[in-house]
Amino acid sequence: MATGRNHRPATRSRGIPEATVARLPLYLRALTALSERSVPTVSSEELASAAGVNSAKLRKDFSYLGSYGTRGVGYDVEYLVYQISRELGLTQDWPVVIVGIGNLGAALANYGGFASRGFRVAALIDADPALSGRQVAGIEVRHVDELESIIDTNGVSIGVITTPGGAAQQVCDRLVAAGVTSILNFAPTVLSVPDGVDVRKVDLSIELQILAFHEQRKAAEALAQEVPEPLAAEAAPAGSGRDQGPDGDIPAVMPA
Amino acid sequence: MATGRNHRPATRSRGIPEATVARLPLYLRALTALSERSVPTVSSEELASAAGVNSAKLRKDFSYLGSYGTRGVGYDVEYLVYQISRELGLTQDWPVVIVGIGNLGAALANYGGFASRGFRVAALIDADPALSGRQVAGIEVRHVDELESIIDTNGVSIGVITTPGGAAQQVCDRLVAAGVTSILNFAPTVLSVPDGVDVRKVDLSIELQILAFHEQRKAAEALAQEVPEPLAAEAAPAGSGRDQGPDGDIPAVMPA
DNA sequence: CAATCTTTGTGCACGCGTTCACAAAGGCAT
DNA sequence: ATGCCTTTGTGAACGCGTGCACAAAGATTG
Repeated sequence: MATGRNHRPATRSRGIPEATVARLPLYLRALTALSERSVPTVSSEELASAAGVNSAKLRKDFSYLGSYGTRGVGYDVEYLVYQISRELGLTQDWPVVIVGIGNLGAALANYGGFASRGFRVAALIDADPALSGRQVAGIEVRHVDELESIIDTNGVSIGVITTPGGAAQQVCDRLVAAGVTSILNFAPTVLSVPDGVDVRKVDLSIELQILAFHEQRKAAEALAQEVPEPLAAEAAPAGSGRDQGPDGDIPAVMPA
Repeated sequence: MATGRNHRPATRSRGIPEATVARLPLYLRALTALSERSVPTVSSEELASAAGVNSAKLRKDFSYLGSYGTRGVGYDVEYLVYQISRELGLTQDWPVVIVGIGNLGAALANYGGFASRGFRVAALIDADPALSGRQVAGIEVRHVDELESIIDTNGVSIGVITTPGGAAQQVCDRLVAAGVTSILNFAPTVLSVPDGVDVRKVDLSIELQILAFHEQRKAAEALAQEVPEPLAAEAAPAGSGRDQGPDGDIPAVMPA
């Protein structure tokens, strides 16, 4: 089963590492803020701090784009904004469709950050006939039957899936068949797509679970701080009864 | 400036690599589906395919948790569900607050995946007095003035920020001061937090920009396929006029 | 013009994450 | 009990990403 190009083994797209690509939007945001304040130039140190990264990393990232800085001075803000925008493909118009106009779909439709960067919501699509014709964020909701024609007419290559998990793969298949080659998936499902199609996943539940893991670990550490661990971990306090793990959790039943 | 524990230099929390932790929720989801279908055991190959990862990777991931499989048979589904849940800290209750009840905040409040895994929305908080007292997803919206008391009363350690970018850092500071040590940030801002506080960022705009980058590259590749590149890249077709880059974009003004 | 100072661009080393490939382990049939 | 077959668990190699530290480059000052 091909899971598409998500998490590709770091294929350097035109020599630019994936990790760098992921940071470019961050730099762009910081630079845009500087641009609005009419700041002419910025040093790697300043910009890195604004973007929340290491300055050496930032310089290395920029070095993949070319030598756009001036030693002893820094980077020209306007010029860099343009170069990064161009590299990311934001100088052109990207029509996108949002499929699944529930709470989340509506939230995204209303999200201002969309339009500001070359992304245009070409259509909102939902399977519920009751929604068809309704306006959301000033855009009419169309029925999913029209999906293929909408994509074809508008030349859409990016699709956003905000349907329930059960419908996601089906919607995905239709999007891909209709010509979409990049998908942003908010549904809690592993999408299977043919080669050449990019999928990026945004999963609230997973993020929370990762936070919970670290939260639990922090709590355990804080506890260990109060009651310093007896050096011999294996030598349990005599007569403590049950053999319990370092988490203070009773061992579960073993598999049959 | 401390940007907290986000992107920590791979501090192996109790020996479990960060990359593995990020995949555990994926395995857990696949396993839960199997459990609901009453499947007793599963091989690493099957489970890996369901989770969309390599089977070797899955086995190595599980090896960090312990030897929970049976050679020649596979893994006991129920047992593994329990072990991963416990490892992720999902066997306990995690009260969370959502700050910023706009479209996105409301969408998250309505999201079912929350409650199913030990996460409980303790409160919805917004700065708009007009919203106070309103019900969203069956939960009353409280004014941001009450933030500290809500966190204290409910023992909240996880906060979700869905405010506009401008308010995010301020909200973050108050959350942290009140005792929150894990933050899920949906606002398009780089949050600055003290050491010991975890921040995870979900940024729609960034995801779209990354997709646009790859989309642009795919388009460029498709073009190169049609018109195979003349071997000497520097030797432009004579009389082609403007010196234009490989992206078909006119070069911008150089910095002064 | 020369000296100094600032800041970029990058060579290098190190560590994490991924993948291969296989030995060890357990079930199962005979 | 013995041998075969399946699947796990992991040692080892490799590649990407990160960060240090410094040389090169340009501005600036005297």
